[in-house]
Formats: sequence, structure tokens, C-alpha cells
Amino acid sequence: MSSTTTDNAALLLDNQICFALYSSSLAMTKLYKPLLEALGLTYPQYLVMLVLWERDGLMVSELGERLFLDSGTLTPLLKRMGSSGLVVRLRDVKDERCVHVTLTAAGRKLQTQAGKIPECILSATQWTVPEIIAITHQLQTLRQRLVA
Amino acid sequence: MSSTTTDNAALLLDNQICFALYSSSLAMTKLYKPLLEALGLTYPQYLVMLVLWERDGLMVSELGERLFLDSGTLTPLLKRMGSSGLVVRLRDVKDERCVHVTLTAAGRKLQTQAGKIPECILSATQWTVPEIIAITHQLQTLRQRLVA
DNA sequence: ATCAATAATATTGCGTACAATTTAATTGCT
DNA sequence: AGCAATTAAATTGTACGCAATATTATTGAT
Repeated sequence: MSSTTTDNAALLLDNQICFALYSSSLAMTKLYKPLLEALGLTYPQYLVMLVLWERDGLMVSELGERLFLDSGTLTPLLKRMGSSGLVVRLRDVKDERCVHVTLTAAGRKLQTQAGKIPECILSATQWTVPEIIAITHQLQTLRQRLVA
Repeated sequence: MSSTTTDNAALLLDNQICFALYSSSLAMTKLYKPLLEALGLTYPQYLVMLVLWERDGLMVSELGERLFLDSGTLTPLLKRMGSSGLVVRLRDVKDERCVHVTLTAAGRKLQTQAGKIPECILSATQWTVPEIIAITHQLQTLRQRLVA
């Protein structure tokens, strides 16, 4: 007994949590795009700004741990953010291997303009805040298990 | 009243559903990587295979609708899959604008080897099948709302 | 039949992601 | 002090994503 398509429900695209994640993440990035263009940011650059608005002057490796990204991604990204005047990259005086990423006045100022973004996203999801919190926690749990 | 960090919980990285999505999706892709390398596939290429295993001979645009990707992404990706002998790309005889993507024997054969992958992923999530199904549906709902 | 409008891919250019390697600085062992 | 091991970034090379544009084929109105 066989079929021209598949007998294995486990391989159906719409049964894949990976694809649901992947496609909804890309859709989310597209939703942010016009909002972030107004601030001169790409989506991963926005994530860096979120981290730095919480705590400024982190090293590249600390940004990487927070965002789950490595220097291969961050170094060129941070250089572009430097070129656009949002951050400065400074070698640590005590340990020249380390680069601290610090917000400029312009970078700090962007936080105010970014304040409106979260509610735009929230409304697009059509979920309540408790619903968003619940699924966010589920995804954080998933991430934690996957990177372990 | 102000703080050196942020007063706005809405801009905290760990309160962002977008980041939970983004980082867990990247973590998922990394989990697939070694499993797919054994099949000679990248992760987006694997998604194309899932679609073609369900229904072979789709046009590039139909693959795009299914995967939420455009020709700018798919054309070079499908060329690479052609080079590695998994698919052939054929112009439609009735309408030369259309390109049908068809599995080779080698491409069809990979489905068997891929059969073990879903349970590897499932076990990494440490979730039950009903839990996976529930969150997958939530993510599909989210995607549907975001692309609307 | 002609030609403007439309449709399906393909191309270009930019910005990620990430494995693998390299470079430069620091640490720790003796 | 001297030097192997380690560490932090940076670099290299490959493969996406995607906006914008270009190319080629088809359709439709006259």
C-alpha cells in the first residue's frame, strides 16, 4: 500500500512547529519593517537597541549572549549602526580584546520614538496582553530547551 | 522622575513576543542543521522538499504562496537544489513564463530518510504531541493575522 | 493583428545568520 | 620572564530574505 503523495502526517508542512515558527517570525519582521524604517533601524538592529536601552556599554559578546547571535553577525551589524550614528564601539582600556558598544545621544533619543511600536504590534496580533505573555513564555521555554 | 535604564516595560527585550519568536526560530533552525546536513539540505530547502513531497511539480509561485517566500529567495535556492540533483526546473509548455519544480528520483528517495527527523525535533521540545499541536495552531493563527 | 497592461521569473543589491578560520590580547603554568 | 592555552573580535565564505527592478511571455481591448 502506498500513495503518490505522502502517508506520513509527521512530514506534512502544516504539522511542523518549525515552519509555524519560521513563517510567523518572518511575518513579524515584515510587520516591524515600516515602523523601524522610520527610525532608521533594521529588525536585528532594533533588538540591539532594546538591549542597550536596558543596559548601555555592553561588550559584543554580552550582546551576543543576550540575543543568541555571534560576532560574525554582530560585528558588521554594529559597524553599520556605528556608521549611522547610533552607537560607538570602543576598545576596553583594561582588556584590548573587548569592544564596548555604547549609545550615542541620537541612539538614546530613539527610545522615545520607539515607544509607540509595541502597541502597534500588539494590535496586529489581535491578542490580549495576558495571551501575548503566555505565548511569549512558551516560546522562551522552547528556546531554552532547544539551545540546551 | 527618570531612570538610567528604562521605565518602559513595553520595550524590555524579554517582553517582546517578536524576540521570543525570532530567537526560538533561529534555535530551531540550528537544531535541524546537523539532521539536514546528513540529507544534503539546508533548512529552507527542507521546507521546499516538504511541500514537494506533498505535491510534486508545483510552480515557483505556488511554492512561494505555500512557504510565504518570493522568487527573489526561491529562484537561487531552487537552482542550488537543481545543482545538487534533488529537483528539476522545467518551463511550462503552455505558458513559458511558468517554471514547474519537480522532484528527481533522488529527491523522492530523501523522504524516507527524512522520516526520522520529526521525532528528533519533538523530543528536543520536551512537549507532548497535543502541546505541540496547540502551539503550532497558535503560531499559524498569529501568522495569518500578521500577513493579513 | 497590434500594443498596452499584466503576469511569472529572474536579477541586483543590501543586510543578516552562521560555521570556520584568523588575529590580537590576556592568562596561567612553570 | 617565557610561552602554550585561552579568550574576544574580526574575517571569510555560503546561503538565505526581501525590496526594487528587469526580462520575457501572455492577455485583452480595440
